[in-house]
Amino acid sequence: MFQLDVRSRKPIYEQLVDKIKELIITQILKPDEQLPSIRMLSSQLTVNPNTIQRAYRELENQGYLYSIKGKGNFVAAIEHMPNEQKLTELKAEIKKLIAEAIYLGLTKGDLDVLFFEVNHTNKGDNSDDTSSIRK
Amino acid sequence: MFQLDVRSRKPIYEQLVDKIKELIITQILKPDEQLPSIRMLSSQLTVNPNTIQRAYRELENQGYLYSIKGKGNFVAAIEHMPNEQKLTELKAEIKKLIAEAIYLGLTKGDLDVLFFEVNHTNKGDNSDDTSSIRK
Amino acid sequence: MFQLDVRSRKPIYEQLVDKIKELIITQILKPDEQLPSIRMLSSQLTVNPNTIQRAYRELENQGYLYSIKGKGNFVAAIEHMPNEQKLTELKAEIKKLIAEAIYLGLTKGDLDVLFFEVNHTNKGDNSDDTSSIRK
Amino acid sequence: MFQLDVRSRKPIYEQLVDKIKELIITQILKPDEQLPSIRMLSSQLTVNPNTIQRAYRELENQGYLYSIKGKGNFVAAIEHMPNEQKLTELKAEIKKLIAEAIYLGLTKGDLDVLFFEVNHTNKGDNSDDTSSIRK
DNA sequence: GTGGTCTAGACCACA
DNA sequence: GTGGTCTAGACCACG
Repeated sequence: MFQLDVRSRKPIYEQLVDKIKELIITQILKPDEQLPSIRMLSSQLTVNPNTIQRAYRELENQGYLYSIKGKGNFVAAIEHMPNEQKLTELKAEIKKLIAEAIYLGLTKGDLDVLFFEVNHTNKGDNSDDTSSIRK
Repeated sequence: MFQLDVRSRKPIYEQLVDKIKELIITQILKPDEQLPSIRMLSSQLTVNPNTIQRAYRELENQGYLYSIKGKGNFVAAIEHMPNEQKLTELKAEIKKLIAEAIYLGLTKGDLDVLFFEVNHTNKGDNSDDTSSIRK
Repeated sequence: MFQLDVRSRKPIYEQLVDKIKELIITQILKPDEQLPSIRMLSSQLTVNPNTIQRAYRELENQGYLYSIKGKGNFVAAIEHMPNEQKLTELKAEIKKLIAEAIYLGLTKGDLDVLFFEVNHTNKGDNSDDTSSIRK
Repeated sequence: MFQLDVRSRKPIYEQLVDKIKELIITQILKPDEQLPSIRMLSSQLTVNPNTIQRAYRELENQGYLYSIKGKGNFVAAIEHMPNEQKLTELKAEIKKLIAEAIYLGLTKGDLDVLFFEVNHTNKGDNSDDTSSIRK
């Protein structure tokens, strides 16, 4: 299900957070859908249960999941997310990265392409059209 | 010269890397210009010299600086940078962040504004055409 | 009858305890009144019977209910409650929370409003003088 | 320094969170003051370092602390706290508890006393007057 | 020295 | 069965 790089500088739990966040953002995981149990993922990925739990807890703190003792972890609806401040941070980060990319030679055309791809990969809130570029 | 936030989760050396990178990108620091010595920065910022050195080393690894033993650290020219791979990474990262921002409610209009700001900021400083720095 | 929030961190049995306690406190459930049977509540709320039982047991331990084998669960009269110690605990807890709220910026005015609301809500329902229920 | 009850239903890390929060609220711990290191507390309380860290991390998430790798954990200034939503929750909780206390026999006089104590224990932001009831 | 991550494995609470 | 807590102990990153 996931590809983890244990030798990476990025902690395993963070890699997990990113992967799962991506699945939620691209709506591959729908709101209220159940995630694999900690123990299942743990054995599938041969990663300690505590590490999986750490990732799930982090996603819960960020508002992407909710957890029910005895039942499992579930995808949170977007409404339950504290997104104002987060958005401001994200915009600043994006601007920084684009500035760096331009310095390294990103052309206006490249940016347009990138911009176009994003619009068509992630098409609003409730698309029947899941013709996404990502598999 | 710099504003460091000791409270931030981001390590100090990383904050330094980001700040210096920003000065280079916005061309406040020009190619082949000399950076302040480790000792000077260290005492100015009241930061451990090791930490400054760590930041300089990191920037050198990323191709933003080159160092000459006994003389100091200098801004690298863009031509000397390994930017193909870096650019690919950056584009992927930017796309990921924009996708996340859209999920959190960023509108098309917001994106246009952000896009405009980036173009405007970078054009103003150094060139009237960023579309052909490379290839 | 009840609204349970499955997404809450709070276990379902605890949510049940709180709701029922509230009904007793606001005297919507009167002393010696019978509560719905475990099976009924269970099927109405689509909650595991064990969970309902757990809540009833908890309320019995706290003195809010008494149960008669083969007949059901009933609201306990206030006289039968061990409230001295409980009151002391509650007062300590309330003081702690108010102190925290003040630290987070609660003003004296806010407190007065809150104070007023409590008095008003409780007076309206059952008595014109709450100052002498006990001792 | 702290009194922990390992047999309590309340997890150790939560007991720690509560104790430390209290020290911060009563301003016994001042902003930017350093907390005991994880390992020191760990050995003093004969509690596993991970458990202490869990408590510190929780306090950081709630905005009461900030942590610097390699340096330690520090008390956060109040300005850095997300207190709007928190305050609303606290007020609701306080009202609930007062209602319960009144049901159990809390008199108006008791409430006045309690109210008075709080005001004089926690006297605004910057008191020279530390004549607090709490030791 | 500090905090951060991860593992192996135990035991408890909830549904 | 699920998640939550805790321990013992190892190793890494930071300053």
